[in-house]
Amino acid sequence: MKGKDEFAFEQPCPIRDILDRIGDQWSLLVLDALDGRTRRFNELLRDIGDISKQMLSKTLKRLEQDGFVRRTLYAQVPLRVEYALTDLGRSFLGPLQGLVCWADAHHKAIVLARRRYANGGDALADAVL
Amino acid sequence: MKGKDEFAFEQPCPIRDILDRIGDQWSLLVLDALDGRTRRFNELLRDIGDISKQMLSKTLKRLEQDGFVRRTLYAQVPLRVEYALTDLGRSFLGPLQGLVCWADAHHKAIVLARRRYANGGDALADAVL
DNA sequence: CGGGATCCATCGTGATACTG
DNA sequence: CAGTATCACGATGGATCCCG
Repeated sequence: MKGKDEFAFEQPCPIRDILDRIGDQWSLLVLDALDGRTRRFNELLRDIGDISKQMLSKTLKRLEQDGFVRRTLYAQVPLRVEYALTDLGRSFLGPLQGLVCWADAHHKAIVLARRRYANGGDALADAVL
Repeated sequence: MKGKDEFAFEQPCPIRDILDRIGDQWSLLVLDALDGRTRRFNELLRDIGDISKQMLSKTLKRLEQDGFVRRTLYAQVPLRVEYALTDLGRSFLGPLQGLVCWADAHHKAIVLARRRYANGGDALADAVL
């Protein structure tokens, strides 16, 4: 009843799963960084820039668990690991793109709404009295 | 208020803004509950079920700030407040739908990937040596 | 190089009580 | 009815050290 759904039998809404993945700070950045090319751990670290090793590690592991990313280990010295999108991961980029487009198209409206609100948006919010 | 309640405008990439909204536990549920109809505070509370008053309040305020939801106050007794989607809010439901469809279509694949991973997906993950 | 383990600060969220 | 204030706790994420 707290936070996560405990109904282990049948997921009432699959969307919750997805939301958990895209909701976190980093999954989308990682997915994007892997779009079209294979990357190593430290490459991702540098590509994304402000992610910590721990979070990158956790995020990658979760994405791998869910089948979005494939991890390939080369047992050489020094160690070498490569990450790449799976078909599932790639297919996810599609609907995601819709969201990105929407964000681009309406970002100004949102910023405006915030400014209006900050300046006492009451002039708009009440009215009915 | 600890000074942390300031408005965080100016996100580098617009998608971040959106992600913050859909990332949290409740915004989408509220948006969905408001889809097509106007609702009062306590109605939303009951509709959604497992949300607390505090979180509903915060979520609504944030959605209002961002221009997704319009709050209308009727100064009668007892107090009466109605919430409704704005055009911006409604338009957001579109791209979201794409995500929901994807989730429905691929949820089984994800569950399968998790099970495989749990059973030692290593047999699949390494291979290259 | 690619992480895991640990410590710690902050945030999100629920519960409860209180206000108008 | 429609919130807000306060407290408490667990999850989240950064920093650092450590190991194969």
